[in-house]
Amino acid sequence: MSIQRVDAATTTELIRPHGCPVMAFQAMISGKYKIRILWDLKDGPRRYSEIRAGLLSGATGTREIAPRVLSRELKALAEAGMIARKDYGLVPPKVEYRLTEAGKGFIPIIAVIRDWGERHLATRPPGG
Amino acid sequence: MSIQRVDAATTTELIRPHGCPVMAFQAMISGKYKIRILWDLKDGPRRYSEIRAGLLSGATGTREIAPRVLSRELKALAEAGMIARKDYGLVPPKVEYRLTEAGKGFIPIIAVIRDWGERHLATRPPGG
DNA sequence: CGGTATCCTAGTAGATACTG
DNA sequence: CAGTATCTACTAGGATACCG
Repeated sequence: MSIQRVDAATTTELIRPHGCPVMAFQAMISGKYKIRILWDLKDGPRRYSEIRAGLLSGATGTREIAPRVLSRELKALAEAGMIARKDYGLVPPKVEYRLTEAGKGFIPIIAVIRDWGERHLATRPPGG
Repeated sequence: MSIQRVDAATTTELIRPHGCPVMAFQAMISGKYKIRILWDLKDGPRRYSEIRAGLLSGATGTREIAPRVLSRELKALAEAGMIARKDYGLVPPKVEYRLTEAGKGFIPIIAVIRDWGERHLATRPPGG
């Protein structure tokens, strides 16, 4: 059949229906930057490059984030209905991402998780 | 150097310190069954095989769960302080897992996530 | 600027066999 | 019973080059 390894990531990675809301949640946040993207957008719309810069500055490590990865996560979040993409149709391009109502409603959930995590999860300061 | 691919999963998979509580949370629940394991344990201690059976019956698909995977997730949850393992030292072996206080405190968080997910996430009934 | 196309590495889950 | 050992398939993430 010569299936040729089409870089599976690019083909499959978006479609994943889940019967359980908790599993759906887990799928929605799966990915290294999704929660941070949502959190960053809580203060208002941001452009692709601004999101990227924000992810670098608050960084987990201070590595580059591959454009491919950011692009994929933004698409998935849009697909999940958490964010909306607005293309201004300009050259050079200008595209903004902002939270949808569902996305805004998720922000308090992140806060709950953060508060609980601070209390119960062993976190180490970067370098500890 | 002949590094030989030592099955990285068996060596690395436990150690992962995170500075951010939300990232720590994400790491803690990462894995296909962790949340469901915690949820299953909310009603009391369970043995390895009982947990396994429970994961099969409520199943996402109705596949087998590899013992290797369950074992790894249980270890990770114990490492994260969410569950405790009790070995009765018998032959044939009897081992029970139960929620720690931190684990018990996580149950309401799951409920919050579930409620939010039901409202805002597109879930499809299995087969839809 | 906002991505896509390719290639690569490492980790995660499954199947199966086997052990104390 | 409660796992470990081994092998394989698939996927997420990173690096880099390039396009409209």
